[in-house]
Amino acid sequence: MIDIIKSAYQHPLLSEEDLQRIASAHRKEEMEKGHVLLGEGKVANEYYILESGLIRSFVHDYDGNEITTEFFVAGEIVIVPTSLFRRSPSQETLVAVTGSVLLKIGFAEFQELFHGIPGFSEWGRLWFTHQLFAMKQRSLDMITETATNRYLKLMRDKPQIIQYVPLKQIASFLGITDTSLSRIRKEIIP
Amino acid sequence: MIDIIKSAYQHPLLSEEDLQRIASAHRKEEMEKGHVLLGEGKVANEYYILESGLIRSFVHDYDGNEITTEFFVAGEIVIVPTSLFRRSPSQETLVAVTGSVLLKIGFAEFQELFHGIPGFSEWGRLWFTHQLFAMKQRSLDMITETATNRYLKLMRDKPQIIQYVPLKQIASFLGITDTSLSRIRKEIIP
DNA sequence: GTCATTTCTTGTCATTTGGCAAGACGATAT
DNA sequence: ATATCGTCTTGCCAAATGACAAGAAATGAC
Repeated sequence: MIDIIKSAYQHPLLSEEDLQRIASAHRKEEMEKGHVLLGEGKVANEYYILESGLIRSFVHDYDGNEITTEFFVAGEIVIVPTSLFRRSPSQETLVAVTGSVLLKIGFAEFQELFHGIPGFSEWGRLWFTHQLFAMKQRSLDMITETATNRYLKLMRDKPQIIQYVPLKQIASFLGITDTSLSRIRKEIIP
Repeated sequence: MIDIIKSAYQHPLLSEEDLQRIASAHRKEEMEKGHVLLGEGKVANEYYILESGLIRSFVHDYDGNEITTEFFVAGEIVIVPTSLFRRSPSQETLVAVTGSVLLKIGFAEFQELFHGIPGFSEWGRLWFTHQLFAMKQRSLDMITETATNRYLKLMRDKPQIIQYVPLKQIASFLGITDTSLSRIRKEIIP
């Protein structure tokens, strides 16, 4: 478990002791495919490090269709920041696409670490910075890249997804219909 | 100046003294239309609170076209987080659309406040949370909303922009061509 | 194994948007 | 006043994508 912790919380200011303390604030949790980690309208009280498996988050649009907002793969932080940090009801639902193993940490425990370990708050700020960058890049890609390229990028970055996730859910993440995605795949593969 | 500071750094944990200390870390700076606050490839060493005026950020796509990534209006934090916090060259350029007045704070001064004032680091985390939410919303809008609706939203949220910014720059922010935007405006206005 | 359900593909046609180019309009400099 | 430059609009046609529907394939329940 400590290995996963070390790879997730990488920062020069974090000592071995810091990491031990951080690790002991986490609890291992396993769940089967389909389990809902956070339901729409609930307030998040924890976040997770994904040790193995695949997690998906989605929202509903005005017509009630599911729009996939994120795929979380092993090593990533599984979190709905707005709900956790503003203590507000989540618009997003978190659900396990496959059986998964996660390390869970509660909000209170996180707070303690954030204010008690300078390296941890630095890590936190860098994590946010990275997330912001990734989200901005995603917006930019929606503008500058064709649907085909967005699909190719996703395949390159998170190939696991193609294996386990229905086309429709991938399509909504890419901003197209499953029909279009089907045609795009036809163009690409041969 | 203290008023702007107070409205920008709102958090229950921040006392009057804290705000005074924060305020004194800022310096007022005025600049004329067209001034570049941060050039592509430079490392940001500060961020700003926009007191009045309008700032735009943009990147270049693979063809060298400018893509507007953000419009900053009065009261907002003008910043390129990745460059400032990772001390890395900025992909984005910050430029004044109109003459502007800003409150500037350096990276070192920010660091001191961030680690010296608990309420300030809490404020920082909430700011990041809000930014993340806004960026995610933007991605979602690019997927779920029509170009027309995206334009209407922008008009509603930041009407100042329409007045000062060329159509082409607004169009690239919305992910369409200036031609399309021109047609959309034609549909809307009458 | 069989049935039912979901997922994926494919066809047809409509809509949106882009690429390109011409012309109108407006601001500014001389 | 004229010339010039950037901005905005508009027309024409092409490309990408969506909506809808039918059928094939895969998956899961019993």
